[in-house]
Amino acid sequence: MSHTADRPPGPQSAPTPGLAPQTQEFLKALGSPTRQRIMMLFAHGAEMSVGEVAERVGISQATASQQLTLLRRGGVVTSRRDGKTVFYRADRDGTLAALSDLQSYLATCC
Amino acid sequence: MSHTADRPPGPQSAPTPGLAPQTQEFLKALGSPTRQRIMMLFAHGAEMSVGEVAERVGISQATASQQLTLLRRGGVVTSRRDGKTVFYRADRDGTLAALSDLQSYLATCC
DNA sequence: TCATCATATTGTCATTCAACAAAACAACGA
DNA sequence: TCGTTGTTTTGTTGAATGACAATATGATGA
Repeated sequence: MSHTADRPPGPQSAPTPGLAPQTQEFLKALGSPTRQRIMMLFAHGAEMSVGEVAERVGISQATASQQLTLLRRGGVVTSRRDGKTVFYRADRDGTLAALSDLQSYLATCC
Repeated sequence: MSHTADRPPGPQSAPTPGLAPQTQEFLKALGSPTRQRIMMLFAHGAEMSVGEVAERVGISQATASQQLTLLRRGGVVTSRRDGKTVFYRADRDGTLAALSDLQSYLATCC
């Protein structure tokens, strides 16, 4: 039967009993090798400007700004402005929240 | 140009081991909404065939097979063959290992 | 105000990715 | 053996992503 065509355009909007949307963003943010490399720079609580991140990772300033925005959206880093410079650092609360959510999900399947 | 490069990794080669390659694969595997949805199916220790995953998520059987392969590569699920059918389920060890690695990294920056 | 520095945004292009259909592969039963 | 069933692999295509240069925005100091 070729009645397969009736695909509901709107997904049944699963109640998502699993991961919170914020956690999904977190995973997506860390799913990129470049962003993983950026994240490594913030170990030991280091605080860094956009330009410094760009230089250390070896990407353009514009790209660094973009990727840092994605990381911030995922709750991985926070930013602080001091004059013309914007400093980024690891977001302790956001990260731990995502980790916690991830763990609680894993508790239901492992 | 025989020189190592104009890429000084930093005078202080960070003793930070960073994330294990396996953990990076883990994050990449979970960085996709579709794969996140697939993973939700395996809550409560459920075991499912490729065809059943395809049907529940609403993707073709071939796509399901591909995505499940990526999830397995990331240590998120394991597979078991029973006759013609291949059953997938959450990989407890792989997942906990990645989680542990992630946590230990986060301990260095948060 | 203007000039300058640091960051953010815009526009564009090359690469990657997710999805499908079709074909190949694997395991069983008749 | 052959045919059937379930899974994997192989192209292929449209969409998303990552990167850059160029430009715009914001902040400070002369």
